[in-house]
Amino acid sequence: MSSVEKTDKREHILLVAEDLFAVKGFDGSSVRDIANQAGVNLAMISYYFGSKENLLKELIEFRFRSSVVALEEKSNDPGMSPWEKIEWIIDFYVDRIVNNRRFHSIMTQEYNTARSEEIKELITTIKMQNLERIKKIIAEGQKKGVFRQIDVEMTMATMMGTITQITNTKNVYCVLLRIDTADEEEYKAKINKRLKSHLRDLLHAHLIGK
Amino acid sequence: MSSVEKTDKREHILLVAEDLFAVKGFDGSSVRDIANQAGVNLAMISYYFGSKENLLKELIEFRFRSSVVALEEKSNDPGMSPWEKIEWIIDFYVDRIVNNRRFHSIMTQEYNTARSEEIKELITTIKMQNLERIKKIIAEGQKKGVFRQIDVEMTMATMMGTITQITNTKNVYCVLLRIDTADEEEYKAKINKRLKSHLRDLLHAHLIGK
DNA sequence: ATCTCAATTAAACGATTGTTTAGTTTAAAC
DNA sequence: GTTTAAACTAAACAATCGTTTAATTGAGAT
Repeated sequence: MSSVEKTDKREHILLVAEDLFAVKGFDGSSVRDIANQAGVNLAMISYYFGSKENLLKELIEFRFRSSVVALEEKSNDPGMSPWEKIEWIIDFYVDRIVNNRRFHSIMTQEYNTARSEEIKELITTIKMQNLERIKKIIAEGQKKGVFRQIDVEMTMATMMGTITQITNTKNVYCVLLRIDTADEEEYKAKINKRLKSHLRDLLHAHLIGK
Repeated sequence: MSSVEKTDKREHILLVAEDLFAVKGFDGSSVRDIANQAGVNLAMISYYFGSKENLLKELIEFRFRSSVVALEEKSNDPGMSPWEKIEWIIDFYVDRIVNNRRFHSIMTQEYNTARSEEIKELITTIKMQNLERIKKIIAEGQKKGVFRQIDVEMTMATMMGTITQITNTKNVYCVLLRIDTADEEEYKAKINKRLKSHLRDLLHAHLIGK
């Protein structure tokens, strides 16, 4: 078997595990579940990942790998105004979280769970890095006098929290917004547009006023 | 043993289970864990609650019992302006969620998990009831012309999501806000005040403008 | 003193958990 | 064709899971 197919198989297992973890939780998903769903032998998961817990760790690293770089890059772009950067961040996070809602559901599910300290620190570090970048952008806008003197940390919680709230309680908001629960694509498209529009309105009123 | 002590014992088990579920998740907490921590015999949990899952259901009902009534009452109060009602709701939810962060952590952890449909519907129903009340209040303010024509459903997601975000990622915001992680009371007090102040500012700018 | 029944216990139940073992297949290298 | 190492498998491992059983305790009613 070629090395391309090998990594594809690893990735395939990761994606199957991601779906299962999101639906049944980490402890609720057995290694046998994952193996059956992925169509591989039970022992292959220990063979590839060493342990179930390490599989989760690799999944987190796999999903977060690209995101930090993109945010870092934009935050230092001198050609954008602070508000333009905020708009970009809104779009970036809404796209990311809505398109990977199952993964982000795992993150919120497992973050509070006292599993390994290693995983907990991994998530905390990534979150902290991203929040520090956003903090810098808002502070920059405040220094330039275009942003009001609002509570920066709480404002970041509002941005992330609003997106998480919508995606993590899909059922509630599907009923409330009269969206068909079964049609995932329709849900994503509608929620994506509406979240971006709302967050732009909300944060503009909060940061700049009118 | 008197009936008073009996209900106390039931409640004691519920509170111990709540702590464990919040820290280790539902599937991560064994019935033996709960029994040991509560200082009761293993079999007593099946004896009192029938099953582990039913224990979770009773815990949810136990915690939600009082909340719906209070919200219902306030939303029909003719002596308060729409904005005063919003301020009351902010205080109500911040107090409730911050003071019961472990329980609300369980709710977000277990809501997406495909456990029993019964529990899922129980949570959805309660959330829907509460959101409908808030929706009515905002709609009332819009009708009176004191609130802007904002996206009501998204605004509710912002209110709930901001609080949930802060309390569910305690570690991140403790580092960010330089609060001692170990001192739960200091954390609660500081977060409570700051959340209320932020949400008032945020929603005032969003709903009313300046 | 005896009966009654809920409360409580230790022990065991079968099922499932994550992981390991020992052996086989596969395919490229020589 | 033989060698070699990775890929893969079926079976078994000990541990833990939620739940049940059967026996015992304890206190109030008769």
